[in-house]
Amino acid sequence: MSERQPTLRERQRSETRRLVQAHAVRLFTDHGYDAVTVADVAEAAGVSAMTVYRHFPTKEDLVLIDQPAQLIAEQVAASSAMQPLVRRVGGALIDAATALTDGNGDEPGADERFLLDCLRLMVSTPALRARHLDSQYALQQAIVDSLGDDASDPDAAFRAQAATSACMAAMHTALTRWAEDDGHTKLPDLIARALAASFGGDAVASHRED
Amino acid sequence: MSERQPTLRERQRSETRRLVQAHAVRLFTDHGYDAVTVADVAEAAGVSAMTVYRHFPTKEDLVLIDQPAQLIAEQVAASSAMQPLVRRVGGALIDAATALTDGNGDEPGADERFLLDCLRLMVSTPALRARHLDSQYALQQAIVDSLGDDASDPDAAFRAQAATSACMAAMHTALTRWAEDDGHTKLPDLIARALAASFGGDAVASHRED
DNA sequence: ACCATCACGTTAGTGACTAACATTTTGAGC
DNA sequence: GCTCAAAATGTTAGTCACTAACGTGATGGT
Repeated sequence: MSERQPTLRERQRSETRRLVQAHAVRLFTDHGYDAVTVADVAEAAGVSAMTVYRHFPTKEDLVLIDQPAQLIAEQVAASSAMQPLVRRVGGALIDAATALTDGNGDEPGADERFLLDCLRLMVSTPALRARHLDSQYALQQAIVDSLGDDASDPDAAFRAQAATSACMAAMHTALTRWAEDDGHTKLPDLIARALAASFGGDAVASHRED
Repeated sequence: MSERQPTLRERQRSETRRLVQAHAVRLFTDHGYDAVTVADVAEAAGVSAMTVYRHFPTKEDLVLIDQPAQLIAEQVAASSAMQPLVRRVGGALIDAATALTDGNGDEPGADERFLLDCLRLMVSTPALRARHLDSQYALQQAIVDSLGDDASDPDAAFRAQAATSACMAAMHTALTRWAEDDGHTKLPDLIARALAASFGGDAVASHRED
């Protein structure tokens, strides 16, 4: 509670942002993404349509959540280069999910509940699903870069792309299931199971970091 | 050459469709997807903008190619249920790619060249890439359905989703590489290599259908 | 207290896409 | 060949996402 955003302006700005996003997700969930216009969201939040676009570049960005790309990429870069690719990437994904959904015992908190609402919209709405898949694709590129394999070998780069994309796909399956289960199942466990189903149990079993 | 579309109307319709699409891909490639309006495409093809929308529901559909979902799904359904999931799906993907890029020795034909142009646009343009990833996601659902596992076991369904999505991701990597290589490398080989990099060489090695 | 900056509002515009209606062209029966 | 229903296309008007330009009031450092 010490280093709060100092200036009042920044606090108000992030507050309106949060407000707009909250109203947007609620309206989208209640009436459907396509049936709600940006003007509707603006009116519900008590701002002008232009303000919505100042905070969110597109209507889709009202729902899309920032993937912790930085966190995952660092975890991948820190992993041992001796391990097989899918274990390096898969382990990093599990660790990142653990870090994200950490402090909760069984019931998700308010933040996590909002995240689940967004995820459900992303899975069910075609336009949002497409954008979400593409943002995962961007994250994939970041992970491949952080793998640190020499760029001189195009074949190694291809293998890194293939293995990473497969891991991301498994994680996406876990994410979808997590949203369907309303967050009741632990996300890291779901990811581990998805990875095991894809690459075999031995590829991820010995990951425990005790 | 025997069972041509009988009626003249249908021939003309598919001909204008082909014409519009050809002009669209050419203009998009030359000037960029975002810089070309649907009105531009219509004018280049000598039709009205409304006619473009009659043939293609959205601007993006001018570039997106129909994935042979039916073919792949049938091949998956016909595969032995005894094999591991990734081998069943991966094998079907390789077979489908083989069937698609069949008759060419080294140089791609006109159809394949057009397909490569579309693919390059899909990879480089964010909006098209997103839609393409989502259409692959739809194909994934079709494959999972055709796997024929009992719907009574939700855990088995989850594993099928995870394994299939990972295979699709590997194939997408191969497809991207194929477009980058301008079709010089054989697509089935690329898919096999991507699958091997993800799941290990033994998961796909013994697939040769001599 | 002064003033540059920032958040927000307003307006006008572009472009993707839809709905409704008019027009022409094709195909099938007579 | 003629007629008529259906299909393909054109035209117009409209909605909505999104952008650019400009104005206004509040904020915060000096």
